[in-house]
Amino acid sequence: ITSFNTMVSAYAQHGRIDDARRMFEALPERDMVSWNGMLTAYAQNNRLVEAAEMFLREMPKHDMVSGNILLAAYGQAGRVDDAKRVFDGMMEHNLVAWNGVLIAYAENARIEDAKLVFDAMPDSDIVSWNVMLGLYAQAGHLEESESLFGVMRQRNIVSWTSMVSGYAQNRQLQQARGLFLQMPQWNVVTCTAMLLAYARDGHLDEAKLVFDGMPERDQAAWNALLEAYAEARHLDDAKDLFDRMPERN
RNA sequence: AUUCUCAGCCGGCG
Repeated sequence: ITSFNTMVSAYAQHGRIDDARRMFEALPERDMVSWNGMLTAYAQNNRLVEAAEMFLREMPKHDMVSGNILLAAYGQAGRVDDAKRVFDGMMEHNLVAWNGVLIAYAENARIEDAKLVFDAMPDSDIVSWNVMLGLYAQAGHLEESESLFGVMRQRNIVSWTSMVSGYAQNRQLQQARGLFLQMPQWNVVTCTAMLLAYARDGHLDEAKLVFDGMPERDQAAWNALLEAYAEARHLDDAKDLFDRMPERN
């Protein structure tokens, strides 16, 4: 059964829902992992109707993971109120469920509601804090994110990157730079955020330096620099970069 | 890696 479940998720990850479903149908018996795996297959491939249908009508029972899957799916689709309804219908809530509603509000820029949830949560972890921090930063409430960042018990690379990215979005290049240089580690995501901060401010040379110093480069990193060149009409640089891209899209 | 939550670019869909 574990092998079947593995196959269901594997298909789902590649967007092959119908194959996932066939595998699911072929299961001699189904446990919660099978059901939740199939539910995830729908949820993560934007098949909300099927997901809801499965959750409400097909599943013999739900556990906390099932609710969390549907909740997150509604949140990502911008259907915050449906997400909240799922949350309210759950028998019990673990931290993932709480973070799930929090994220649903955050993704849809419902600052007040997010804050209410954040304050009401029985426990919070670094994910909860990062979500609030990121929400404030994206909304341009940098003072709020700075103060959260300042009082957090721990910070991870996501916390740092959210701040850098918030500064970048709000055109605070020097703040972004200062924080970037203080970071304990960098990864490709952090560097792309910083690259973009430079680029948005017209510092293409600095953006290029960040790019060259990156530990590894993924498609997003290449695209970011390419876009920056294109935007600034550095077409020769853009062309050179384009020709050096390992994979084009 | 059998199922759920957080950060970066572009595009698609609504």
